Amino acid sequence: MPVVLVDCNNFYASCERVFVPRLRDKPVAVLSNNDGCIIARSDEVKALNIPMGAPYFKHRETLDAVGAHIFSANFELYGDLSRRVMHTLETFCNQMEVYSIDEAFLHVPAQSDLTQLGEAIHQRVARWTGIPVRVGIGATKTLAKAASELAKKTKKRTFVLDERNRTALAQVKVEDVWGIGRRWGARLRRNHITTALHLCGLSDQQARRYMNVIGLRTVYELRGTPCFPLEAQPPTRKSVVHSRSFGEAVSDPATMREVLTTFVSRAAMKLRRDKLAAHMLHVFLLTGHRHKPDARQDAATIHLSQATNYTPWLLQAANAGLHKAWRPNSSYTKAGVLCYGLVPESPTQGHLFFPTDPRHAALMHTLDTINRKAGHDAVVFAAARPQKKPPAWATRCTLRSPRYTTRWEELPTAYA
DNA sequence: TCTGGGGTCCTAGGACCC
DNA sequence: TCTGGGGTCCTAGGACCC
Repeated sequence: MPVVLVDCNNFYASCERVFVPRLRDKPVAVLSNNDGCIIARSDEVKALNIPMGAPYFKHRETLDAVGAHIFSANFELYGDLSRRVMHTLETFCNQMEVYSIDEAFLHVPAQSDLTQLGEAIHQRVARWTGIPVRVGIGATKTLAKAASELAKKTKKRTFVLDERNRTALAQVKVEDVWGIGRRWGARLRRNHITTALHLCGLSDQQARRYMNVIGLRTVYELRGTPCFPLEAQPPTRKSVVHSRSFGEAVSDPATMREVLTTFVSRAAMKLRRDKLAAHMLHVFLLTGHRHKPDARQDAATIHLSQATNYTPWLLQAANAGLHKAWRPNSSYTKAGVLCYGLVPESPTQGHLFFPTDPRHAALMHTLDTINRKAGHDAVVFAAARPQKKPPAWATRCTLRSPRYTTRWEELPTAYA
């Protein structure tokens, strides 16, 4: 059964274009949180040789010079459009794995004209959502990924990779193979393995020597032997993280407590959404900048006596963690909370000394319902209430477009 | 001056147990 | 002087993905 990979082109940039059609052939770039890095580029921006993940400040002049349209990340919009794309894709298959916000693997029945199928997918998604997609088809996930890469290279909307054109793998650079990153790519390159076709020809021993078992599985997949099954059910997650870089450094514990209250509230909401409870909460505080040598991490892990997703208990743990991790005279630029040791929220093992109160779950349910309808900050814990609004530590995102599809007050306006 | 956020898996080494 | 073998669990670090 062939594997079909559907990949949205320049997804975030394409989302911005859906509601501002005049940007269709203009350079568009989307920035990461805090407006730090460039995380999505339209073809026009790619043509300027601005790499993915490049710091914005280094390329600002180049972008300004061509009149590029720059956006702060608007994940609420991207998430909603992604959902619409995925619903459209469901109409083509019985089994689908939503692999990321902009990609899905589909299992389709064997059929004579796969190119035509790719074209049909492209057209329906474009018509129903306004998002352009690319389709790669192969015998395994890794081959479907390679096919998608070849589609990009040959400027086709669909690329079918099979026995007959297997040698096209010579056009795929080794570090562009799914599962081969920069490090392994460089290592393979030093040993004269520069394309996907070379990788295919490695012996198992060689593959194992240059990489690890995951690398070996990648080689098998390139040969046409499936090792990575389609995961229609998302596996239960093992951790939930909420972290942010600050717009302005935080150097007093009271403000950090306000920060962590917000972060824990978000993480707890994610836990409840997935019906999970955490046994452990890890608090981490970072000083300096990632790319500077003096960066330091202060952290603490709190073990909870009972797995929970009840925000007040997690807040208690976070405060204890803050107390342990905080080092005086520090100036923190980023912080986060990590919940792990996750178990299903019910049935939770009862605790002899802290019996659960059924009203807790009801309270959290009410809180989540309100915040889902009215926005994350509609109801917050008092400790999260900032002195100033927005607080100085808030993430910078001055260029964010309206959340057209998820907020009533931000609906697009049409003029006749 | 300014460099994101959220995940997974593998491996090696240390602690600990019998 | 001579000091085993097998197992588990945890952690940190490194690799990868989008």
